Amino acid sequence: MKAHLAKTMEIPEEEKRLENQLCFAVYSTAHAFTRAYKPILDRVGLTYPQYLVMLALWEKSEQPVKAIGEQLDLDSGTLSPLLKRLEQNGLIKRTRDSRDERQVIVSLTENGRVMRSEIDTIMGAIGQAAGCTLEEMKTIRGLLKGLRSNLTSAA
Amino acid sequence: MKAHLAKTMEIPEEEKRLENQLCFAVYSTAHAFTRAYKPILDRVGLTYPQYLVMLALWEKSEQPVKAIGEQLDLDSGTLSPLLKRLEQNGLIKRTRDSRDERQVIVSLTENGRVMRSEIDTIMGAIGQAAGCTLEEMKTIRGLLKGLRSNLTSAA
DNA sequence: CACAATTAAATTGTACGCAAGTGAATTTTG
DNA sequence: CAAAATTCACTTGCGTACAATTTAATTGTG
Repeated sequence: MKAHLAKTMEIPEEEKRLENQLCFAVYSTAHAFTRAYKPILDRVGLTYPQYLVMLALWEKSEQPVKAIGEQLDLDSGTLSPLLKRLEQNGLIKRTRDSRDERQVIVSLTENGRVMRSEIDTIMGAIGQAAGCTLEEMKTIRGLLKGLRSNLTSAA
Repeated sequence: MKAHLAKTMEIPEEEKRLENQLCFAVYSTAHAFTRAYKPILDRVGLTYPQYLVMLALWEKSEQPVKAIGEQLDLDSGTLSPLLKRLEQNGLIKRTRDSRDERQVIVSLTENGRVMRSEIDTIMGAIGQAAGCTLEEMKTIRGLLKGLRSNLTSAA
Protein backbone atom coordinates (compact mmCIF):
# COMPACT_ATOMS: atom_id res chain seq x y z
CA MET A 1 0.00 0.00 0.00
CA LYS A 2 1.62 3.12 -1.27
CA ALA A 3 -0.31 5.57 0.93
CA HIS A 4 0.62 3.75 4.09
CA LEU A 5 4.23 3.55 3.08
CA ALA A 6 4.31 7.28 2.38
CA LYS A 7 2.89 8.07 5.79
CA THR A 8 5.39 5.95 7.68
CA MET A 9 8.38 6.93 5.55
CA GLU A 10 11.12 8.28 7.75
CA ILE A 11 11.98 11.92 7.18
CA PRO A 12 15.74 12.31 6.76
CA GLU A 13 17.36 14.28 9.62
CA GLU A 14 18.68 16.88 7.21
CA GLU A 15 15.11 17.69 6.16
CA LYS A 16 14.17 18.42 9.76
CA ARG A 17 16.54 21.37 10.11
CA LEU A 18 14.95 24.80 10.50
CA GLU A 19 16.78 26.16 7.47
CA ASN A 20 15.34 23.42 5.26
CA GLN A 21 11.70 23.95 6.18
CA LEU A 22 9.58 25.27 3.34
CA CYS A 23 7.30 26.92 5.90
CA PHE A 24 10.25 28.83 7.32
CA ALA A 25 11.38 29.94 3.86
CA VAL A 26 7.90 31.42 3.30
CA TYR A 27 7.73 32.88 6.81
CA SER A 28 11.08 34.64 6.66
CA THR A 29 10.59 35.87 3.10
CA ALA A 30 7.28 37.43 4.16
CA HIS A 31 9.11 39.32 6.91
CA ALA A 32 11.83 40.34 4.46
CA PHE A 33 9.16 41.80 2.18
CA THR A 34 7.57 43.74 5.04
CA ARG A 35 10.96 45.20 5.95
CA ALA A 36 11.74 46.07 2.34
CA TYR A 37 8.42 47.91 2.02
CA LYS A 38 8.76 49.77 5.31
CA PRO A 39 10.99 52.71 4.29
CA ILE A 40 8.97 53.24 1.12
CA LEU A 41 5.56 53.00 2.78
CA ASP A 42 6.69 55.16 5.70
CA ARG A 43 6.91 58.04 3.26
CA VAL A 44 3.21 57.77 2.43
CA GLY A 45 2.20 56.82 5.98
CA LEU A 46 0.99 53.28 5.35
CA THR A 47 1.84 50.01 7.03
CA TYR A 48 2.28 47.00 4.78
CA PRO A 49 -1.12 45.40 5.56
CA GLN A 50 -2.74 48.80 5.06
CA TYR A 51 -1.05 49.01 1.66
CA LEU A 52 -2.60 45.67 0.69
CA VAL A 53 -6.04 46.98 1.65
CA MET A 54 -5.40 50.07 -0.45
CA LEU A 55 -4.43 47.88 -3.42
CA ALA A 56 -7.80 46.15 -3.10
CA LEU A 57 -9.61 49.49 -2.92
CA TRP A 58 -7.71 51.00 -5.84
CA GLU A 59 -8.99 48.11 -7.92
CA LYS A 60 -12.52 48.71 -6.74
CA SER A 61 -13.70 51.37 -4.30
CA GLU A 62 -17.01 50.82 -2.47
CA GLN A 63 -16.46 47.36 -1.06
CA PRO A 64 -18.00 45.82 2.05
CA VAL A 65 -15.55 44.77 4.77
CA LYS A 66 -16.27 41.12 4.06
CA ALA A 67 -15.22 41.43 0.39
CA ILE A 68 -11.91 42.99 1.39
CA GLY A 69 -11.43 40.21 3.92
CA GLU A 70 -11.97 37.57 1.25
CA GLN A 71 -9.37 39.06 -1.04
CA LEU A 72 -6.78 39.41 1.72
CA ASP A 73 -7.82 36.30 3.61
CA LEU A 74 -8.27 38.32 6.79
CA ASP A 75 -11.21 38.45 9.19
CA SER A 76 -12.99 41.46 10.64
CA GLY A 77 -11.03 41.10 13.87
CA THR A 78 -7.98 42.18 11.91
CA LEU A 79 -9.69 44.52 9.47
CA SER A 80 -11.94 46.54 11.79
CA PRO A 81 -9.13 48.30 13.69
CA LEU A 82 -6.98 48.57 10.55
CA LEU A 83 -9.81 50.26 8.63
CA LYS A 84 -10.46 52.55 11.57
CA ARG A 85 -6.86 53.77 11.30
CA LEU A 86 -7.13 54.27 7.54
CA GLU A 87 -10.29 56.29 8.17
CA GLN A 88 -8.57 58.38 10.87
CA ASN A 89 -5.80 59.08 8.36
CA GLY A 90 -8.39 60.32 5.89
CA LEU A 91 -7.81 57.70 3.19
CA ILE A 92 -11.11 55.85 3.38
CA LYS A 93 -14.70 56.40 4.45
CA ARG A 94 -17.04 53.86 6.08
CA THR A 95 -20.80 53.93 5.67
CA ARG A 96 -23.52 51.47 6.61
CA ASP A 97 -25.19 49.92 3.58
CA SER A 98 -28.79 51.18 3.61
CA ARG A 99 -29.97 48.06 1.75
CA ASP A 100 -28.36 45.76 4.37
CA GLU A 101 -27.62 47.51 7.61
CA ARG A 102 -25.29 44.73 8.71
CA GLN A 103 -22.76 45.67 6.07
CA VAL A 104 -20.27 48.51 6.17
CA ILE A 105 -19.20 49.81 2.79
CA VAL A 106 -15.60 50.97 2.58
CA SER A 107 -14.76 53.55 -0.06
CA LEU A 108 -11.81 55.74 -0.95
CA THR A 109 -11.71 59.42 -0.09
CA GLU A 110 -10.18 61.89 -2.53
CA ASN A 111 -6.89 61.61 -0.60
CA GLY A 112 -7.06 57.83 -0.85
CA ARG A 113 -7.68 57.97 -4.59
CA VAL A 114 -4.85 60.41 -5.15
CA MET A 115 -2.41 58.17 -3.29
CA ARG A 116 -2.67 55.64 -6.11
CA SER A 117 -0.23 57.77 -8.09
CA GLU A 118 2.49 56.50 -5.72
CA ILE A 119 1.95 52.94 -6.93
CA ASP A 120 4.61 53.08 -9.68
CA THR A 121 7.26 54.40 -7.32
CA ILE A 122 6.44 51.78 -4.70
CA MET A 123 6.31 48.81 -7.05
CA GLY A 124 9.35 50.02 -8.93
CA ALA A 125 11.39 50.21 -5.73
CA ILE A 126 10.29 46.76 -4.60
CA GLY A 127 10.93 45.29 -8.02
CA GLN A 128 14.49 46.61 -7.78
CA ALA A 129 14.88 45.21 -4.25
CA ALA A 130 13.50 41.79 -5.18
CA GLY A 131 16.01 41.83 -7.99
CA CYS A 132 14.49 39.11 -10.10
CA THR A 133 13.03 39.09 -13.56
CA LEU A 134 9.31 39.39 -14.23
CA GLU A 135 9.50 35.81 -15.42
CA GLU A 136 10.99 34.59 -12.15
CA MET A 137 8.38 36.50 -10.18
CA LYS A 138 5.60 34.86 -12.16
CA THR A 139 7.11 31.43 -11.53
CA ILE A 140 7.32 31.89 -7.77
CA ARG A 141 3.87 33.45 -7.65
CA GLY A 142 2.41 30.48 -9.46
CA LEU A 143 4.13 27.92 -7.27
CA LEU A 144 3.01 29.73 -4.11
CA LYS A 145 -0.57 29.98 -5.32
CA GLY A 146 -0.65 26.24 -5.75
CA LEU A 147 0.93 25.65 -2.38
CA ARG A 148 -1.46 28.04 -0.67
CA SER A 149 -4.47 26.43 -2.28
CA ASN A 150 -3.30 22.99 -1.13
CA LEU A 151 -2.75 24.16 2.44
CA THR A 152 -6.13 25.87 2.56
CA SER A 153 -8.15 23.03 1.10
CA ALA A 154 -6.45 20.53 3.40
CA ALA A 155 -8.15 22.24 6.36
CA MET B 1 21.10 53.66 -20.59
CA LYS B 2 19.50 50.44 -19.60
CA ALA B 3 19.22 51.14 -15.87
CA HIS B 4 17.38 54.36 -16.45
CA LEU B 5 15.04 52.78 -18.94
CA ALA B 6 14.22 50.00 -16.49
CA LYS B 7 13.37 52.49 -13.77
CA THR B 8 11.02 54.51 -15.93
CA MET B 9 9.39 51.54 -17.64
CA GLU B 10 5.65 51.64 -17.13
CA ILE B 11 4.23 48.77 -15.09
CA PRO B 12 1.27 47.21 -16.90
CA GLU B 13 -2.04 47.73 -15.05
CA GLU B 14 -2.60 43.99 -14.79
CA GLU B 15 0.64 43.68 -12.80
CA LYS B 16 -0.65 46.19 -10.25
CA ARG B 17 -3.54 44.02 -9.12
CA LEU B 18 -3.38 42.70 -5.56
CA GLU B 19 -3.68 39.11 -6.74
CA ASN B 20 -0.64 39.50 -9.00
CA GLN B 21 1.71 40.84 -6.34
CA LEU B 22 4.54 38.49 -5.47
CA CYS B 23 4.65 40.02 -1.99
CA PHE B 24 1.01 39.14 -1.47
CA ALA B 25 1.54 35.57 -2.66
CA VAL B 26 4.26 35.19 -0.02
CA TYR B 27 2.21 37.00 2.64
CA SER B 28 -0.92 34.93 2.18
CA THR B 29 0.98 31.64 1.89
CA ALA B 30 2.71 32.38 5.17
CA HIS B 31 -0.69 32.83 6.81
CA ALA B 32 -1.95 29.64 5.18
CA PHE B 33 1.00 27.77 6.68
CA THR B 34 0.32 29.16 10.15
CA ARG B 35 -3.31 28.06 9.88
CA ALA B 36 -2.33 24.61 8.63
CA TYR B 37 0.04 24.16 11.58
CA LYS B 38 -2.42 25.42 14.19
CA PRO B 39 -4.51 22.27 14.84
CA ILE B 40 -1.36 20.12 14.95
CA LEU B 41 0.62 22.45 17.19
CA ASP B 42 -2.38 23.03 19.46
CA ARG B 43 -2.10 19.40 20.50
CA VAL B 44 1.43 19.94 21.82
CA GLY B 45 0.69 23.44 23.12
CA LEU B 46 2.95 25.44 20.81
CA THR B 47 2.30 28.45 18.62
CA TYR B 48 3.90 28.46 15.18
CA PRO B 49 6.72 30.91 16.04
CA GLN B 50 7.37 28.93 19.22
CA TYR B 51 7.66 25.79 17.10
CA LEU B 52 10.33 27.49 14.95
CA VAL B 53 12.29 28.34 18.09
CA MET B 54 12.00 24.72 19.22
CA LEU B 55 13.33 23.56 15.82
CA ALA B 56 16.38 25.75 16.36
CA LEU B 57 16.88 24.37 19.87
CA TRP B 58 16.40 20.75 18.81
CA GLU B 59 19.29 21.29 16.41
CA LYS B 60 21.40 22.77 19.16
CA SER B 61 20.40 23.30 22.78
CA GLU B 62 22.32 25.90 24.83
CA GLN B 63 22.09 28.89 22.54
CA PRO B 64 22.17 32.59 23.47
CA VAL B 65 19.06 34.59 22.57
CA LYS B 66 20.98 36.46 19.91
CA ALA B 67 21.92 33.24 18.07
CA ILE B 68 18.29 32.17 17.97
CA GLY B 69 17.39 35.60 16.72
CA GLU B 70 19.87 35.35 13.88
CA GLN B 71 18.51 32.02 12.70
CA LEU B 72 14.90 33.18 12.82
CA ASP B 73 15.61 36.77 11.83
CA LEU B 74 13.82 38.05 14.92
CA ASP B 75 14.97 40.56 17.53
CA SER B 76 14.87 40.36 21.32
CA GLY B 77 11.70 42.44 21.36
CA THR B 78 9.92 39.49 19.81
CA LEU B 79 11.94 36.70 21.39
CA SER B 80 12.05 37.84 25.02
CA PRO B 81 8.33 37.44 25.71
CA LEU B 82 8.10 34.34 23.50
CA LEU B 83 10.92 32.64 25.41
CA LYS B 84 9.34 33.65 28.69
CA ARG B 85 6.21 31.71 27.65
CA LEU B 86 8.22 28.66 26.60
CA GLU B 87 9.93 28.78 29.98
CA GLN B 88 6.61 29.07 31.81
CA ASN B 89 5.42 26.02 29.87
CA GLY B 90 8.47 24.11 31.08
CA LEU B 91 10.06 23.51 27.68
CA ILE B 92 13.17 25.66 28.07
CA LYS B 93 15.42 27.09 30.75
CA ARG B 94 17.15 30.48 30.72
CA THR B 95 20.41 31.13 32.51
CA ARG B 96 22.86 34.03 32.46
CA ASP B 97 26.16 33.16 30.86
CA SER B 98 28.75 33.37 33.65
CA ARG B 99 31.48 34.19 31.13
CA ASP B 100 29.45 37.11 29.70
CA GLU B 101 26.71 38.28 31.99
CA ARG B 102 25.01 40.17 29.18
CA GLN B 103 24.04 36.95 27.48
CA VAL B 104 21.18 34.65 28.38
CA ILE B 105 21.69 31.04 27.40
CA VAL B 106 18.55 29.22 26.35
CA SER B 107 18.52 25.43 26.75
CA LEU B 108 15.96 22.66 26.50
CA THR B 109 14.47 21.06 29.58
CA GLU B 110 13.80 17.33 29.63
CA ASN B 111 10.20 18.05 28.56
CA GLY B 112 11.49 20.18 25.72
CA ARG B 113 13.86 17.46 24.56
CA VAL B 114 11.16 14.81 24.71
CA MET B 115 8.83 16.89 22.57
CA ARG B 116 11.17 16.38 19.62
CA SER B 117 9.61 12.95 19.15
CA GLU B 118 6.53 14.77 17.80
CA ILE B 119 8.53 16.14 14.89
CA ASP B 120 7.73 13.29 12.49
CA THR B 121 3.99 13.54 13.13
CA ILE B 122 4.05 17.32 12.68
CA MET B 123 6.15 17.37 9.53
CA GLY B 124 4.29 14.40 8.10
CA ALA B 125 0.95 16.14 8.53
CA ILE B 126 2.20 19.39 6.99
CA GLY B 127 3.82 17.51 4.12
CA GLN B 128 0.44 15.95 3.38
CA ALA B 129 -1.30 19.33 3.61
CA ALA B 130 1.23 21.07 1.37
CA GLY B 131 0.62 18.25 -1.06
CA CYS B 132 3.65 18.74 -3.20
CA THR B 133 6.62 16.54 -3.94
CA LEU B 134 9.92 16.85 -2.09
CA GLU B 135 11.34 18.07 -5.37
CA GLU B 136 8.79 20.86 -5.68
CA MET B 137 9.40 21.88 -2.07
CA LYS B 138 13.11 22.14 -2.72
CA THR B 139 12.48 24.27 -5.80
CA ILE B 140 10.26 26.76 -3.99
CA ARG B 141 12.60 26.85 -1.00
CA GLY B 142 15.53 27.66 -3.25
CA LEU B 143 13.69 30.40 -5.13
CA LEU B 144 12.49 31.98 -1.87
CA LYS B 145 15.97 31.88 -0.36
CA GLY B 146 17.28 33.82 -3.33
CA LEU B 147 14.43 36.29 -3.16
CA ARG B 148 14.85 36.79 0.57
CA SER B 149 18.56 37.35 0.23
CA ASN B 150 17.96 39.98 -2.48
CA LEU B 151 15.37 41.80 -0.38
CA THR B 152 17.60 41.78 2.68
CA SER B 153 20.77 42.94 0.97
CA ALA B 154 18.87 45.72 -0.80
CA ALA B 155 18.28 47.37 2.59
C1' DC C 1 43.45 52.53 33.95
C1' DA C 2 39.40 55.48 32.84
C1' DC C 3 35.86 56.55 29.95
C1' DA C 4 33.50 56.37 25.69
C1' DA C 5 31.46 53.16 22.47
C1' DT C 6 29.40 48.88 21.78
C1' DT C 7 26.71 44.86 22.83
C1' DA C 8 22.94 41.81 24.87
C1' DA C 9 18.55 41.34 26.62
C1' DA C 10 14.47 43.30 28.34
C1' DT C 11 10.79 46.75 28.18
C1' DT C 12 7.43 49.98 26.12
C1' DG C 13 4.31 51.30 22.61
C1' DT C 14 2.01 50.49 18.15
C1' DA C 15 0.01 47.43 14.80
C1' DC C 16 -1.19 43.26 13.03
C1' DG C 17 -3.55 38.16 13.09
C1' DC C 18 -6.85 35.33 14.95
C1' DA C 19 -10.11 32.87 18.24
C1' DA C 20 -14.11 33.66 20.74
C1' DG C 21 -17.92 36.28 22.03
C1' DT C 22 -21.44 40.30 21.42
C1' DG C 23 -25.24 42.65 19.24
C1' DA C 24 -27.89 44.07 15.50
C1' DA C 25 -29.92 42.88 10.98
C1' DT C 26 -31.44 39.54 7.71
C1' DT C 27 -32.82 34.77 6.18
C1' DT C 28 -34.52 30.48 6.83
C1' DT C 29 -37.97 27.38 8.58
C1' DG C 30 -41.71 25.47 10.82
C1' DC D 1 -45.60 35.23 10.12
C1' DA D 2 -42.87 34.26 14.34
C1' DA D 3 -38.97 31.80 16.22
C1' DA D 4 -34.57 29.95 15.13
C1' DA D 5 -30.48 30.12 12.57
C1' DT D 6 -27.28 32.78 10.05
C1' DT D 7 -24.65 36.77 8.73
C1' DC D 8 -21.93 40.93 9.39
C1' DA D 9 -19.07 43.92 11.79
C1' DC D 10 -17.18 45.03 16.16
C1' DT D 11 -14.78 44.04 20.46
C1' DT D 12 -11.78 41.51 23.73
C1' DG D 13 -7.82 38.89 24.83
C1' DC D 14 -3.56 36.70 23.58
C1' DG D 15 0.61 36.23 20.92
C1' DT D 16 3.59 37.82 17.68
C1' DA D 17 6.63 41.65 14.98
C1' DC D 18 9.30 45.60 15.34
C1' DA D 19 10.99 50.43 16.45
C1' DA D 20 12.84 52.84 20.15
C1' DT D 21 14.43 53.15 24.72
C1' DT D 22 16.60 51.31 28.97
C1' DT D 23 19.90 48.89 31.82
C1' DA D 24 23.78 46.21 32.63
C1' DA D 25 28.06 44.25 31.01
C1' DT D 26 31.98 44.22 28.02
C1' DT D 27 35.23 46.12 24.72
C1' DG D 28 37.95 49.63 22.61
C1' DT D 29 40.79 53.78 22.96
C1' DG D 30 43.52 57.33 24.56
